[in-house]
Amino acid sequence: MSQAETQSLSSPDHPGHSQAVRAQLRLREMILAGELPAGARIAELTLVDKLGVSRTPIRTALMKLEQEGLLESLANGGYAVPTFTERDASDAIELRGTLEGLAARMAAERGCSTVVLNDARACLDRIDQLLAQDSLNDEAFSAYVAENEQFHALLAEMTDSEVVRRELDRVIGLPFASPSGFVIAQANSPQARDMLIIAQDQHRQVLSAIEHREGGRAEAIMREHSRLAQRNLSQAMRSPELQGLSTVRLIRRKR
Amino acid sequence: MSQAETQSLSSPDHPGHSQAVRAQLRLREMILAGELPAGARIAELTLVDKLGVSRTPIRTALMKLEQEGLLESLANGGYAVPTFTERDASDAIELRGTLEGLAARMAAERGCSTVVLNDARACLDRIDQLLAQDSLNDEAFSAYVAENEQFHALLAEMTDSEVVRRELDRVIGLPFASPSGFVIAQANSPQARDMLIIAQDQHRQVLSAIEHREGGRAEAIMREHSRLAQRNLSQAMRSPELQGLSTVRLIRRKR
DNA sequence: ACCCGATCACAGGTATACAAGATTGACAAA
DNA sequence: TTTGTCAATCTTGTATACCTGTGATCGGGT
Repeated sequence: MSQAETQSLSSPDHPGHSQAVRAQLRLREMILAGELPAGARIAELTLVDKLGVSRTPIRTALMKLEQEGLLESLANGGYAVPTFTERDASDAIELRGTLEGLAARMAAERGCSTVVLNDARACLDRIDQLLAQDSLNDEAFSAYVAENEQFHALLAEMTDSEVVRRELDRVIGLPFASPSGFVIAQANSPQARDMLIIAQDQHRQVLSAIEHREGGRAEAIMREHSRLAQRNLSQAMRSPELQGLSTVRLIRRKR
Repeated sequence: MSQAETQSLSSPDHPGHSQAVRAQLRLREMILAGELPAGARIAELTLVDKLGVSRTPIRTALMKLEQEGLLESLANGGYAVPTFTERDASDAIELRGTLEGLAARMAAERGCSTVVLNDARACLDRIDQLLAQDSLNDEAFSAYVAENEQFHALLAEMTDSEVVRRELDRVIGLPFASPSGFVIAQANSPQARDMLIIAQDQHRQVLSAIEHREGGRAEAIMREHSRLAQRNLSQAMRSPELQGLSTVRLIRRKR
C-alpha cells in the first residue's frame, strides 16, 4: 500500500485528523470498549494490523494515551492496559474535586471575566430547563450530561491560571474522574432527578460564591460536589445491570 | 555513521539510558541553561545536529518534555520553549501546596505505613542536625536542599493513592513548583537559617498531624508551607544578583 | 511602486528497514 | 525428570527515506 493511498483512503474514522490522532482516538475507544485484554502487553505490530497505520503514529498515540493514564508503560518497554480498583476511581474523583475547588477559589479571589460568568449562568439556565420536567427521558438525560460537562469546563476557564487549567483538564481526562462519569448510574432510578437537582443547586451556589468573592465557600462547595460523583461510582459498582458500562468495566477488584 | 557506532560511541552523557532518555535529559539541561531561544520554534533537524541522534528519539524526548511543561507545542506542529510569568510560577507553587495538602490529609485520614513514617522522621532528624549550626555553609545548604526534597518525596509516598502520587510527582516536576526551587534565594541572606527553621517546624507539625490522624490540620499546614516557597520566589525575582539563576531566567515579564 | 501568484525550500508526518535486547521453547546433559 | 544452555523469534529502539503541507521569496503584472 502506497503512502498516498494510506493518506487518502484511510479509514473514515475521525476524518480531518492526522494518522496519529486518529490512532489515538481509535485506541481509546478500543480500550474503553474492552477490546484489549487488561494487563497483557500490547504489541505495536498487532496494532499495525488492527489500525492500518504504521508504527510511528501508533507509538505517538501510545505515548499520548500513557500520559492520559489509559495505558501504563512496562519495565522493558511496551504498554499494557492498566487495571483500576474502585479506590483508584474514587481517588481520581477526589483529586478532581480538590482541583476544581482550587480553581473555584482562585476564580473567586482574583475575579474572572464577566463573559465567562454569563456563559456559566446561561449554561445553568439550560440545565434548569431540562430539570423542569418531572422525569427525564434519555434524550434529556444525555443533554444534561453535555451541559454538566460544559459547566465544569467553564469552571476551569474561570481560572486565569494557565497552570491550574492545564492540570485540571488533565485530571478531568482521567478515565473515571469526568464530572459525568457515573451519573448514568442514576439514569433509570426514581431518585435520578433528585440527585441532579442537588447537583444543580451546588452549581448555582458555587457560581454565587465566585461572584461574591467568597473563595473559601466556593472551594468547599466544589469539594462536596465531587462527593456526588463518589456516590454515583459506589452505586454503579454495586448495581449488576451497570457492570457493562464501559467505564465500569475497566475497574477490577484487585490490582 | 553506522548505528553500531552511534550506539557505542554516543555522547557519554547519562550512560546506561536509551537514546531517547539521554536526549530528554540533555534537552532539559539545554532549556534550563537557556541555550535554546525562548519563544522561537525548535526545529527537529537542528537538534539532530546538536545531540547527534536521529529524529525518532528526539521526537520522543520532545513529547515527554511537553508533557513535563518545559516545552509547548505549536499550532502547526513543532515545539517552542515557553515563556513563564511570575504568576505562572506562583500558581505552580500554589498547585503543589494544594496537592501536597491533599496527600497529607489522605495520609492522615487513611493512615500510612510505619516504615515511611520512620523514614520521614529520620529525614527530619537529619535536617535538624544540619540546622543546629549557627550559619550554614554552601555544603550544608545543598545538603538541606537534598533532604528537603527527600521529605517532600516521602510525603507523596505516604498517600496510598497511586493516582494522587502520580499527579503530585508531575506537579513537582513543573519548572518552578519544586519544593526547593527558590530556597537558594535565601542562601546568603542573614535570615536564611531562620526561614529554614520555620519550614522545618512545619515539617514536624505536618508529620505530627498525620500521625494523630488530624487530616484537616495536615492539609492546612502543607498549604501554608507552600507559602514559604512563594515568598522565596518573590524575593528571588526582586534581587538582581539572582537573575542568573537557571530557574529564574525562564521567567519573563510578558506572556 | 505595490500587490498577487507561483515556485522552491524546509519542517513535520509517515512508513519502513535494520539493530539490539528479551523471552520462550526445545534439546541435551546430569 | 529436571535443569541449564542455546537458538529462534518476537518486540521494541533507532535511523532514514519519502511525502505533504506551509511559508517565504522572487518575479511578473497592474
